[in-house]
Amino acid sequence: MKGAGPAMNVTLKHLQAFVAVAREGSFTRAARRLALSQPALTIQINQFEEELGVRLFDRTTRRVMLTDNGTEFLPTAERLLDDFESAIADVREVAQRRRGRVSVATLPSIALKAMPDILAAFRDTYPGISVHLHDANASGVQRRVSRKEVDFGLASMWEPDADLAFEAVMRDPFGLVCRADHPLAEATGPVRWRELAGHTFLGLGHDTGIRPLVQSVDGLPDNLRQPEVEVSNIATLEGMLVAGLGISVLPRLAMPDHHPNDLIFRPLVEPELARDICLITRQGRSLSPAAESMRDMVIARLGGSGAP
DNA sequence: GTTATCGCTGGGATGGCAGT
DNA sequence: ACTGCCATCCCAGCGATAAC
Repeated sequence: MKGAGPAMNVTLKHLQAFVAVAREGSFTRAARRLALSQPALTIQINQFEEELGVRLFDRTTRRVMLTDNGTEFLPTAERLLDDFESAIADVREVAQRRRGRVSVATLPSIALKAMPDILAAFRDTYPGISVHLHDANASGVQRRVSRKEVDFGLASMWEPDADLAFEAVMRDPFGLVCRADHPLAEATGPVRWRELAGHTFLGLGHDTGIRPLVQSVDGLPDNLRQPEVEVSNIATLEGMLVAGLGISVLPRLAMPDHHPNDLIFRPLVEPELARDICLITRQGRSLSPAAESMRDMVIARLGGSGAP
């Protein structure tokens, strides 16, 4: 590729050489500044001039002066170098977690119960990284991860997906939830599924991740298998529970806790049931440094707290 | 990329010269 | 004898080139 025509490309070194000579007004001083021998610098400038087809410096043995073309080009060359250097600095800052952005989709229950502490700790450690939190139900979380709307999700598995990786980070046990004056609230501690038979059951709809798990329990009483009342979101369910319309079954994290005196939670046994809260990422795709930091913090804070 | 070396030149040092 | 001017000499330091 040598010879006539575009034989050699302009490189960053050519730009650096040009700007250094222009600033120093001397090949020798510029070469010292670039940690280069003077002849090497002369060659860089010659190559550059040849490549551009323009003489950049008028040099005598005593003086180096920018030509009109060189004077005109200098500000552009300086800006190019500045842009290059600041782009490199930006990448380094992101890599060092001093700047960045991470977005996470979680179940509302996790957003409410676990994320405030995690976010506070994260902001302390990585003040330059902004965090965007989206809450959605289990299928919504999975969809947001698939569509790359978020870096990762935090939810129970809605349905298997080969394009997604699920990493269980905590277990969230199911329990009975009812008003404190309900007969089932007289005892404390674990309660058996079959003890729920015959009570008015308020169930969650099929679009939640909770419903199919409950349906999977062996020997589920009929009133739980076919609920008399079915609602689609937890806020509605909570209102009905507080009103004393019936009982329900929820994971502990989904248990409303701003009515501490109105509602009680008793863990369910025979069998025990829990949902795995998973960290959901796109299969085979690496996380950004910011997202990786958040992932590590989520695992550190959640991992172990709910595990058996 | 380097080192060794080239030829060139600005400017200090020097000295010749004319005017006073 | 002194002063001001200018031509010449010399060399440090310059960028370019050759050789590796």
